[in-house]
Amino acid sequence: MQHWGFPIADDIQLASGVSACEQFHEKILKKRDRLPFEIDGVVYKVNAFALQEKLGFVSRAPRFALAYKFPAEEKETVVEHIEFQVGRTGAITPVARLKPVFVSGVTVSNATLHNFDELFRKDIREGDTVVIRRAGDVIPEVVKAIIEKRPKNTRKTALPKQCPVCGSHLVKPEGEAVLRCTGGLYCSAQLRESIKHFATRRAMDIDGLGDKIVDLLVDEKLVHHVSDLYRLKRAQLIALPRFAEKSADNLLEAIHNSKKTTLPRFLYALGIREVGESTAALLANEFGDLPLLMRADLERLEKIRDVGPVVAKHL
DNA sequence: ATACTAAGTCTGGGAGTTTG
DNA sequence: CAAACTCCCAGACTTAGTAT
Repeated sequence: MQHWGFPIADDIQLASGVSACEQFHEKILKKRDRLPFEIDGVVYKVNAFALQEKLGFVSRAPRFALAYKFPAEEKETVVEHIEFQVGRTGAITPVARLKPVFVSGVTVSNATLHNFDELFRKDIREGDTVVIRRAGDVIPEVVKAIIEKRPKNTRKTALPKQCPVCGSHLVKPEGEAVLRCTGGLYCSAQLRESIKHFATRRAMDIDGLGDKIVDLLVDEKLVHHVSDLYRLKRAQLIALPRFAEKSADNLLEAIHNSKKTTLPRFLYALGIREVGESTAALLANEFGDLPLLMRADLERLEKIRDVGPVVAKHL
């Protein structure tokens, strides 16, 4: 790239061994404030292209490069509220609503607590003063509660007894960490989230079908299942708030266009538990078309590499 | 039993499009 | 023309499932 005249970073160095890498990391950290641009760490890469190729990629990342970040800026704030969100698979996720604080360039007012094991481990309570940071300089994270600053009469956060959205009972299977709503598509949160997942770019790619539109379609009872998307009428859409001819036509066209998709994307879009992009691709590869896949029995599915008994059963 | 990978969930800011 | 909305980007963390 350099020979071709591209500007490249000055601070690159060939290093051998762990300690040389660590020294480089330290060197750049010292220099950080004097750089004419912002950085959040350094990247170690395997130098030889042949080895890079050999190592290749896994779904989300190259196996020949590793980011080594600088410590994140930490701030204190107050947990005003702990809410429970319901995901598309019914997973109940506790989320801290925070008194907004400015950290690493943005105002943070929400942070996930992941699950109840996590929450109990850290013992985060409403009213607590907490330390937060942006993990990887991106995702807000509650590091810990500051016990000395805990007001009197706070209460340990309690496990919800029923789904906060649909009231169905919740289950937490032995050995699993995630608490789940059993409502299925009866639960409007699960319905909404499954439709949003169906529409995303890497699934059916329905352009313009975002958060708010899905909420609207579900609230107006126009959609009870993803298949209902394909029965929407122009007049129904135009009757909705913030919908005019242009937006109605755009949405209908996007829905229509989504029919022209590929098998792996369709499988992924269905949102079957444990069937993400990789597994969907693998299945499409194995079966070639949908009718063949649908005729497969448990035994056949389990024989496929990387498909175990659990995934087979979900399928 | 351990290693590895995939899945699933989460957040804020800015650009671009459409409505009212 | 402001407000509302989508889309895209940045990526962490934890759990769960399969292979070895």
